[in-house]
Amino acid sequence: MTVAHSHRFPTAVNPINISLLSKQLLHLGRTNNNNSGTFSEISHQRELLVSSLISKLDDCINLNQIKQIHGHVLRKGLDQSCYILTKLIRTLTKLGVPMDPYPRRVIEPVQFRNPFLWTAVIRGYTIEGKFDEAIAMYGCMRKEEITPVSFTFSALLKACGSMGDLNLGRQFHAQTFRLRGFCFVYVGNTMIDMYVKCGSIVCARKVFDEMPERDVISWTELIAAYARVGNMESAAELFESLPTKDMVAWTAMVTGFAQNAKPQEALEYFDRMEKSGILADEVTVAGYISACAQLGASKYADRAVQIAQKSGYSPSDHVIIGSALVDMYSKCGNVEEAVNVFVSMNNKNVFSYSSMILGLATHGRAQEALDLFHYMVTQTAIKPNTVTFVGALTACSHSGLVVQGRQVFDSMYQTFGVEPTRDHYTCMVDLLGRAGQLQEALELIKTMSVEPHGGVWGALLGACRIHNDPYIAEIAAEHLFELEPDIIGNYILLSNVYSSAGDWGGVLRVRKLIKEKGLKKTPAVSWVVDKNGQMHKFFPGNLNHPMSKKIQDKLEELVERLTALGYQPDLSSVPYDVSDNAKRLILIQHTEKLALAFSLLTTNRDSTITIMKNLRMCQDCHMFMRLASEVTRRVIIMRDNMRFHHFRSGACSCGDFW
DNA sequence: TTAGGGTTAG
Repeated sequence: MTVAHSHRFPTAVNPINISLLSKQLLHLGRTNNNNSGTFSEISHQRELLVSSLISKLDDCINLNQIKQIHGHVLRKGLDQSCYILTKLIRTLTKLGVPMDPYPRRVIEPVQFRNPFLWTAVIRGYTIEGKFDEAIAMYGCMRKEEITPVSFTFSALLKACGSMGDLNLGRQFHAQTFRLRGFCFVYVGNTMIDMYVKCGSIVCARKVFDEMPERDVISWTELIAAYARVGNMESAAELFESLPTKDMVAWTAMVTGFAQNAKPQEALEYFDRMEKSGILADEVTVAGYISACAQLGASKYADRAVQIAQKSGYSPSDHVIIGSALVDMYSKCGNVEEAVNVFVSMNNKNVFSYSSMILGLATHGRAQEALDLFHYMVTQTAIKPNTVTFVGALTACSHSGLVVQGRQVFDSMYQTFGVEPTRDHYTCMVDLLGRAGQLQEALELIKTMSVEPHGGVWGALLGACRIHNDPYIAEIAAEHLFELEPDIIGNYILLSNVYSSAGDWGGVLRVRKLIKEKGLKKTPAVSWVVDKNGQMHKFFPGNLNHPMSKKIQDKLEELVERLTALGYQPDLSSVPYDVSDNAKRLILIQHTEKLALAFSLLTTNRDSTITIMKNLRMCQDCHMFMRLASEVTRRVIIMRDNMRFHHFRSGACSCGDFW
């Protein structure tokens, strides 16, 4: 093949462009016929002027500067040059100037508008979020019989994606193909993105499969789309077949696993990425930290901090890293460190505040959480979002602050325009329910404009268990069993309500129901991590631990010392119809007590004991931990499936309200 | 001109 036939040099020029070009040249000539220079000299001078103005536009940082240049353009008679006006409009878009009225008016006097000028306007409206206007501009452009370029379709497909308008997206897909095909990879990529945003991953995949040429962006878009819908198998399969994996593609996998509650896999992919010699950036590291937060153990937290430091991302300078660390430290039981990170952050956004508020809330520091919330909404320009309100309401519900909770709930929509979702109703039902206002909680559910989900009824049932109300419990359970028929915890809750009321017949009925459904009880487990990073798990009455004998002895000793302080086992915490003595034996084998005894035997006297548990702690264990913190003079941090309890000098951070 | 972003309750 000779050079003349190379695809980079088209053999024929589009006839429309030729006529456009000649008309523009004529126009330039007309505006300069008072000048003595030759036509080519004049156009050369003009070219120089245009290129100098274009580079000036690149440096513009505000609207006034652009308007000055525009004035210059008009004075010099360059107002018909699509080239410079396109650049002008793109600069306005870059600075976030709304298309109406100014940028839009710039193109009106232009006699022969080319596709690039139109596209700049379409793109401007798309980025501004005025999608209907963008589409309307395309209509005007077609009316002038201007043939769109690839870039035009890219802007239009982006608008369809943002609108989520699949039908319109399909139409533009067809038009793109008819007029341009997949002439550039980025057009195909925008098409994939459009289908993904419209919720049709199948169509996105079809585009991907049919593209004659793909790049790493095409792959990553699809991988991230699979991850977003929770299909990590397809994401991983696609990723493995990607020939050259770049940092963004790796990040899509790491964050994908983290978002889909597969933290261990997220860490594995991160390690693989490091081994393949690709450096992480702040987004990758934030994904890694999020995975560590889910694992909830300090050994992962330490590693996450090391990685962030090694990569050069300090929490004080990188909001994403800072916010992720605030969340991670809170979830790993170290709320003090979460506060330290938060305070050190130079830039904070709604993620940072929401994470901190939620962290304080789950650690029982309700007043601080509410103070921070109020500080945020009154002293900063940051707008609270739906998660922020979950945090503020959680703070109230975990501390019984009914009045404040109601205020926050009412202000949500009235003051901040945030519509309460089912999750916020869950918090409110939890708040009222825990405070003993079960009837009010039930009434609140009835006022909901959306259908309540399992969370709402679950909160009510949980409150019924605390306050022993079998009547409302049955109403809640009826709805709950319909919405979440396979979650064993719901049945156990109802069973516990019956057992607290001494209704053993009710207990038997629920047990039969569980058996019929073939559901398996989740075994309780508590765990601690020793100073070598080794995890030790404890199951109920599990005597297989190598230190089992010592643990039992330690517990016996502890019970003796606690009894001297007035400890009486809370037999109502055992939901079985057995003898009192049997109840005592069951209670002393609760997993968190085993974990406590183990920690007392294996840790330094001045270190904090952190215990994690997969289920809710019972009343007896709560009292036990409280008293144990007094006699042993140790700080015990205990995380159950809901929240953190900090036991210190015989008191708990939750104020016994939980 | 196109890709990855951290916080959610019972």
